[in-house]
Amino acid sequence: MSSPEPIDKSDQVPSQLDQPRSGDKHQRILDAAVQVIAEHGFFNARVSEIASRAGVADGTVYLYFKNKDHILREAIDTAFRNFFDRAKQEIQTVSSARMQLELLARLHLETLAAHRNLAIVMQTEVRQSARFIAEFSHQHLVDYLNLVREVIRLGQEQGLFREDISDRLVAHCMFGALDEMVSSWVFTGRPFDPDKIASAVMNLIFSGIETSRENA
Amino acid sequence: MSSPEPIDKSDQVPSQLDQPRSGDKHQRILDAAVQVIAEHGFFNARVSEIASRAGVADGTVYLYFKNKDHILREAIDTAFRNFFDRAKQEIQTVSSARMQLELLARLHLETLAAHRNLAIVMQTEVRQSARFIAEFSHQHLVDYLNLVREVIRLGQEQGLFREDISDRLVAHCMFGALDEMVSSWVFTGRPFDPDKIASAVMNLIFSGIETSRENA
Amino acid sequence: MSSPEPIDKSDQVPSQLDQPRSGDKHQRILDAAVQVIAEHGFFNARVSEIASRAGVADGTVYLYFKNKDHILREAIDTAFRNFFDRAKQEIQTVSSARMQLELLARLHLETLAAHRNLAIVMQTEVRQSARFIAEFSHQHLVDYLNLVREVIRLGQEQGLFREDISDRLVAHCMFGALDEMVSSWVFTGRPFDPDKIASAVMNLIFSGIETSRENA
Amino acid sequence: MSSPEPIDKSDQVPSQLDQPRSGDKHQRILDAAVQVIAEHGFFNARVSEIASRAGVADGTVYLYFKNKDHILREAIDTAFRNFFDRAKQEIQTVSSARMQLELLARLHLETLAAHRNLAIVMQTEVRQSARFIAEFSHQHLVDYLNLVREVIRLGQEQGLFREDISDRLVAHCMFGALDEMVSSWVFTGRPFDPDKIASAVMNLIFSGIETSRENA
DNA sequence: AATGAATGAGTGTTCATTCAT
DNA sequence: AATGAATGAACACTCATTCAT
Repeated sequence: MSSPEPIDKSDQVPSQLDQPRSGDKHQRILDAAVQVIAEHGFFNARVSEIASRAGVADGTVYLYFKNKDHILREAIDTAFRNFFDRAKQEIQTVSSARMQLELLARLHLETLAAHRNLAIVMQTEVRQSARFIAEFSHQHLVDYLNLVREVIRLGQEQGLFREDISDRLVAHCMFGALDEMVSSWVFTGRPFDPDKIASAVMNLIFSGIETSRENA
Repeated sequence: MSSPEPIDKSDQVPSQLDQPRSGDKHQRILDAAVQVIAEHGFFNARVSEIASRAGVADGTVYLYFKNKDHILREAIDTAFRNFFDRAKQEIQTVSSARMQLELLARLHLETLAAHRNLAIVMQTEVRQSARFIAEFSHQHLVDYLNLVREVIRLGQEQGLFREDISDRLVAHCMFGALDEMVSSWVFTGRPFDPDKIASAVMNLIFSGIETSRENA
Repeated sequence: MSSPEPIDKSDQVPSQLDQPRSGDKHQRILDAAVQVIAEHGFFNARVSEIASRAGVADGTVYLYFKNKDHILREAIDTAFRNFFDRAKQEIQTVSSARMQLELLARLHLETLAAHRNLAIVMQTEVRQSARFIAEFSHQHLVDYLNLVREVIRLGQEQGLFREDISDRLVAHCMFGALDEMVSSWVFTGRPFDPDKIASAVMNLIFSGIETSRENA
Repeated sequence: MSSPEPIDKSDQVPSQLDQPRSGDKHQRILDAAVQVIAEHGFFNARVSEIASRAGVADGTVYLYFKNKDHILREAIDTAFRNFFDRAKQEIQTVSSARMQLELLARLHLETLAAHRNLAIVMQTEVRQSARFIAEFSHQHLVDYLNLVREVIRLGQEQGLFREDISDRLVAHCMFGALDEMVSSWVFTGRPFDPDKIASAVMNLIFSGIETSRENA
């Protein structure tokens, strides 16, 4: 059930296999940026610190990124795309909507658990400033939610899920619950078992907390 | 069921009745700050814009607040405390844990729905920068979650809620789901009926999405 | 020989007996100013601190003084005038130029020794900024030096002092030497016996340091 | 007897031959700072004016100096060290304590006479604010005075100087007298022949002003 | 006379970005 | 491509001074 491939524990933005640009400086800057932003927050992250931690000169950063904003944009973009591509692939491996949702939940938590700095950036900076990063990162979220909603509608078609609850609502609740579990981990630092927590959350989503349907 | 007292639609930090400090400049600055921060984000909010929007001179801001940080701190503090005090009061009015949870959910969404700028600030700036605001605002969140957990344990004692799910997990899921509904509203601007959405979310939390218990 | 009247150890600008303006707030502000300026330097002295230490409101300071500069000006003026008036009186009591010089030296050191804060202000702020205070306080210095020069010329007429040294030079050297003794005391805080030091300095001025005239 | 090397009349902090840091911006800023501080005083000197007079951008100042304070610190440090190193060297060239003192006096006045702005800064800002610059520049003064005291003690051993006067007292008087001559020049702008004045001052220090020893 | 809340001009410093090398 | 010295716009904050009370 757990991710079959070895997860690297480094806090790097998962590298793209597609464009191995210029000696990997591109990637080194991205990694350094996630690190520094996780530590200080975007506005308090200094480009010069990102550069020095990436082992390049300040000016070099601007050969690879238009400006500071775009570093963060690209870090988020890359991470999202990697996650999303993998998510779409993995859910093909199972047919039941229920198992697909469980798989998504586990992948969601595992991905962030494996990259704590990235998780920090996601939980803090992505929300930040409605008018800045959010606008564009919002699209990723919409894509993700749409994927979940499709699975939920599939479950409804399969007769597994109630028809009287909107797929949009369920998708938001599921995402919100998972997201909050990550936030809690990020802010408290308390040990975090992504698979177990994914199961627990999905158990709640599937069955609710009431002792019996009749009580409702 | 809906909030009995008139909700002012202005985007002010809910005023404190206790300390009507120095005329109302204090409150005017707080209101202006929430407005400006909601528009630009904390780091891009200019003190001079806050001042001018509050109708005071730049220097006057510093008669009421130690520095820019403390304006946001106090806005968040005040809002949280107001919400939390009211929440504790209101749940005393009903005895069933289920109704208490519904009440909390509704109050959560109503409060933020009534103050969109405040909601924006809460959804964006509060998460921001683990090292800055988050530290102190985190305590508010803990207080809120603890209140929810108490109600859940009450429900378990009342035999209403399953005993096999940790109250901590449920509290986080409930909070996360509600929080995500607010985020969604804040980022999309789509019309938002807090009472209806609170009901829908809690319906899911209570019963889950599966068609029958047996499927689980 | 030493000052017969009791010296108050308080660090006040010696009070003027002439114009007992408005309940003594004027004097209280002057005293507070000397205190605060001695502690922080003129530029780092805050008007509000002067006011509060004088026990008056900030605005009240401006009822008595045109602005911050003028507080210092007047403090220096008053101190200088008091010293100078007394100096002119006292030297009338002796006829020998030598004794008159000794008396001036002793009065110089005693006056500042009795008012350490005033001494600090004199040694630091008066020198400060050629274009600000110095211009006007320079006149006081000229008056003082002229008095000394008169005495020296008297001594030359009396046949006590060499004719081949300019009175101007001697006056500057004497003032410079005394001034440096005060500076040394002010900066090191080492115990300071004004009468003994005045004698020692004047002994040097009178006789030089060579073992015999022939060596010269 | 006069300074053998050409004295540049520019009001620059005497350049260090050791570390020609980064082009010459470092030195240009130092020179500009001495100029501007001499004109306006330290507190009224604007960093932006120093920068523009040095022909660099405001920010560039902070590449070479930690902050405004440190510009002045370094200017004073450099000037003092240059003077002091040269002083120690030059007095080795003569053996008599009397000639050594004369040499020190001449060097003292020549050095400042050659750099009027530096002299202004030394006479005004160095004294200033016991708590700021003074603390550290005081050490330079102590070093200088100790050098003088050693020479005086040498003179006493050589039988040239009276044993009944403390070397400390003489050193302070000599320094005070020279210092006052510089102050007088700086504040009045009257023409200034350093060698002649050094001689005159030392003549007084050596022989005193009395017509004969017997009068004492 | 006295107050002290309010003002707003003024500036040291930072840091994203550029560009000559 | 890479550098890193240089830039200069931008801004939080202070505090001398005013003035309505």
